[in-house]
Amino acid sequence: MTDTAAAGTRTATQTASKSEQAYAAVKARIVDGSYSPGYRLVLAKIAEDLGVSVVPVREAIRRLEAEGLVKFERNVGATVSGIDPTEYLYTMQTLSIVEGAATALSAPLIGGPDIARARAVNAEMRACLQHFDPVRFTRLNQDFHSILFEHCPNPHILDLVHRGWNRLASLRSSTFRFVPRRAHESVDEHEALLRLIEAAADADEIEKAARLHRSATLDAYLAQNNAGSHNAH
Amino acid sequence: MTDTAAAGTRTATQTASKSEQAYAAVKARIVDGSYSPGYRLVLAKIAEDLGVSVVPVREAIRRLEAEGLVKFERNVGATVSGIDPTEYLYTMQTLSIVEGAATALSAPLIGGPDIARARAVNAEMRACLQHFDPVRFTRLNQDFHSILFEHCPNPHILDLVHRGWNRLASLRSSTFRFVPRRAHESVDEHEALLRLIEAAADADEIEKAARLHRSATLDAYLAQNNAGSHNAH
DNA sequence: GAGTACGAAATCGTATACGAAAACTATTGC
DNA sequence: GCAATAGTTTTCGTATACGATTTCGTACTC
Repeated sequence: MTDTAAAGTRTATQTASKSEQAYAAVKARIVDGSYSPGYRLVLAKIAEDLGVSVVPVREAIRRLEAEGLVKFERNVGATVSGIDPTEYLYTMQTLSIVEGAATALSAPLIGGPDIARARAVNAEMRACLQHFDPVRFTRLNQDFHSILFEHCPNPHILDLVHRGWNRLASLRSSTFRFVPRRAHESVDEHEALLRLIEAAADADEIEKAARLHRSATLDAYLAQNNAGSHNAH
Repeated sequence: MTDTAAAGTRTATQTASKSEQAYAAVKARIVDGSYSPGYRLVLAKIAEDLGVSVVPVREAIRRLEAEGLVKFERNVGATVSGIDPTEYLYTMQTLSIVEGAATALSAPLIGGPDIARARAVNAEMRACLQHFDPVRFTRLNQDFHSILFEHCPNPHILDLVHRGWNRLASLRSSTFRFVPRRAHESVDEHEALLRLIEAAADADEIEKAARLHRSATLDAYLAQNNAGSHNAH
């Protein structure tokens, strides 16, 4: 029902198979948090909700399983995956790696207009911090990074980044809490990142900066939730 | 990840669902090259071959699509993906990134016995070069890297590496050609990588070495096929 | 009162069937 | 000879149906 992404909705609806429809619908509900981690996905129920039969729903769920958004167990059913903090750690770590790479690959292709757009978004983010609007902040954050990725020439990496974002979104709805102090730093890091890109810095340098940006958020999360197992990097 | 635990292994094998069976079978055929890129996957035919109905086959193929091994088109059908050299480039580039990360994350956990095992494998690889055995060489190469990854604490990254290997295997069967000179260098790089790990080098250094190792193979491939579009890194 | 066994309900897994879309082929007109 | 079109065949997409498996509740025994 709640089509968050307005992209191509009209055309898509026309051509969308029921299986696509089910896939998109369930995915959207997971990402936006309607189905939170651990939620039991009953085929028949979803099928009825969507007005289709179970076969396409089942197919959709298996696809989501392959993307890591749901966990599937034989003869038992599917649940939305990723309840524990460990999952969050793994997802963030993976995302920091692919996102760093995507940003580095994309950087040489970013033009002046993109930079300007990114700056505008970042300015809005800063504004959000003042009137405390975490929801909008998160959305803008995604926009900001999307601008940095969108020129990435390697579609596979781009795909991995998007999957990471989706996983993150699904986890975030239940485990993530907004950390204003970290958010301030985040906005500053965005600015630094843009300067690096503008200066046509070394790809390694850009990658490292992008990766650290993400890792820092992970660290902030771990510190806040004082999770004991902080091994990596 | 893999259910290595003896508990339930027998039962699991016994109860493998048809969908699971179809998934494994088709995947295996793609990876081993029986179905080469571009091959048309007709649901009914595969279903008949496997002695099951089309529903589980369809499900399996959709899962493989989500993994990137097949390309699916509405009302047309599925084909094994990845025909062109560009695809090879993207796959290798992605793999170099996730594999580099996996190796770096795994390195601190690698012990003496692992190093010894890896050295033994590498020695065998060197031997393969003398009596020119590309097939065995490729297999050993996979074994070598597997030893480096197997301690990677982040299952998501490990999963991405495995997917990359699978994609690579499916592409390789049609596009890859064995390059002895590069193979010699590869074996030397393995040795250097082991020394870095033994010396407990900086994670960044290990990651960079592992990534370059993979990138060099990509470069050799591109040089050999003198593909014009050599943009990245 | 606790634990076990049995039965009912819920849910999954897949075969079959049929409608719909695309691909292929043959025919007709120019 | 070529192109466009109509008809045929192939193949996909999904609803329905039913057997298999798990789960949950209840009654029975110790």
